[in-house]
Amino acid sequence: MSDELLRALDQAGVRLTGPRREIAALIAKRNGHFTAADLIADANKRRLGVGRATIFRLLDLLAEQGLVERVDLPDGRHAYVPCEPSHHHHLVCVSCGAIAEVDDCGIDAVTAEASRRSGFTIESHRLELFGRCPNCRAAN
Amino acid sequence: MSDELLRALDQAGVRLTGPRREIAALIAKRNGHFTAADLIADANKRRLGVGRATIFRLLDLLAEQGLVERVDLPDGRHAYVPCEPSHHHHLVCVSCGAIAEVDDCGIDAVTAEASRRSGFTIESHRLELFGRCPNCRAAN
DNA sequence: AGGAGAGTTGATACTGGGTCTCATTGTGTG
DNA sequence: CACACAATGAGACCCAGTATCAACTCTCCT
Repeated sequence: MSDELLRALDQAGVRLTGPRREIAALIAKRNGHFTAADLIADANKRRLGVGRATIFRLLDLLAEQGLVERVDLPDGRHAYVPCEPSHHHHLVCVSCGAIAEVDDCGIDAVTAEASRRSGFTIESHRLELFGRCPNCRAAN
Repeated sequence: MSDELLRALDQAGVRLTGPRREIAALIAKRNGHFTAADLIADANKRRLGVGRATIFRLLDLLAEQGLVERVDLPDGRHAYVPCEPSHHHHLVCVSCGAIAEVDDCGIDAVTAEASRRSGFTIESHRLELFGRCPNCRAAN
């Protein structure tokens, strides 16, 4: 569960402190995307004494390590998604928040074509897909 | 210049007020992307008496009409890009902020493939490309 | 042209996400 | 085991964006 996050943090050379273990557990317990506010609410509910700043700091750390990724929801809010640290994209269910990871499937051809047409050198891209997961579709 | 924006607003049935004309002129004078804060700073500099709220309201209106689009910069900030009201994507120069528009060039194949693999129904997507424009590349 | 009334405006207060600071605490290393 | 330094939490703070509301102004109708 959260062991994976902690192991990765350990390897990155950061200290495995109590608050970090607790927050990692909260993240592991969630499925799908979550916002910083969600984590803060979780932490308050359980009366862990962790401060807001600590949560934001850990999210930054995890994002740096690629263990978590920021996504911009269609409504403009920011959310985080736990994920593997390789390059890929996310498919977000707009109904329940479930996440699927999609590795590169043809996107390179698109960026190459865009580069050819525009003359720009493309350094990075962001692709987010929004839709409905099979469960939500079945549930209408 | 700003005539185009104003004409489109007129057709959308909104009133062509003084503040709106002034803000439209500010937008037309910019090239590339800009943030709401940029416009507010411009307005202050010229001592136009327009309020922050009015600027945000006009940006909302323009976004509704598809005359402007919100993009999320790699650093997480929000910016706006003036553009044609058809579906397309943006290529943003990370150095000077220049914008190129790219219409669909194969992205549908990518979404279809992602849908097939994940079982999700895809309703919308967001693709943003970041790189360097020919000028900035030439200037090293 | 004139007036009525809905649409628009700006000042201001407010919200919510996120950052900064700093004194205190806890961790990993030697 | 002690020490140096990373990490913490409380709170102040900052910024983008929103809500409110009385005052104003554009447009339409006559």
